[in-house]
Amino acid sequence: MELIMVFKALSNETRINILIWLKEPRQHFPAEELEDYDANLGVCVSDITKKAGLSPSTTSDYLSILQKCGLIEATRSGQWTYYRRNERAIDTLSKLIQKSL
Amino acid sequence: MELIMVFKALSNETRINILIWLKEPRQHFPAEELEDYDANLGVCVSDITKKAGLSPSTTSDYLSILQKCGLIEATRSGQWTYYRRNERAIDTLSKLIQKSL
DNA sequence: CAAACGTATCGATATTTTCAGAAATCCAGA
DNA sequence: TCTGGATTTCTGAAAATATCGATACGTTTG
Repeated sequence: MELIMVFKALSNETRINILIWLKEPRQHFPAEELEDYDANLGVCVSDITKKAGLSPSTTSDYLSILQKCGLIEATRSGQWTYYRRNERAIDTLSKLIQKSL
Repeated sequence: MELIMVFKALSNETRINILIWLKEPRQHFPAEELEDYDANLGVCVSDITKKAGLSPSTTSDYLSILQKCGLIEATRSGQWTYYRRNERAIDTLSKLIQKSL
């Protein structure tokens, strides 16, 4: 886990929010707004894009940044890409900060 | 505590290192390298500058960034400025990450 | 197969960050 | 008070980041 990369990823309000939204998808993405959702796979890019109010390209970038540093995971299913939190990594991060910072 | 500001501050290797060095000053700044040290006040800028291998201006900038987001505190004594960790703030941060992230 | 759709990537530009050197400030000592 | 050392602030160039629109790619569907 590249601590610097993680901190850079978290240095942006929207990216932090994405992480928080994905913690409780049903809570942050009302059912009528959820174009597509799978409790196991996560939330698809277009729903996150709508919620974030950014362009699809920016949102996709952000998701990829969060994914590259391990905080979220992706599953492609047909034309959809679902993103979900990587709880294990987030926990590791939390412990790492607590221990070595 | 502005989480974004804190993450920005921590998005830099040297700044993270400064925080770690200040955790155990005696360990990271060998006595013969410590130009000036006070266990209560912390380590002075010139010692941190030497250790970081950066210019005094950059080091001063970095310290001020860490200070503005509350991670370290400063005490001016004569011509020296001593910096030390703000353990309370660091602990708050750690808990905040654990809880809300 | 062609059009439509979800997503990713690319290219461009505006903004921010990095880091140094110069200049300014502040304090101590001759 | 003059000189020098410690630190900060200012200025600026280079690098990195933010963010968009256009484009490309794979998938679904008519």
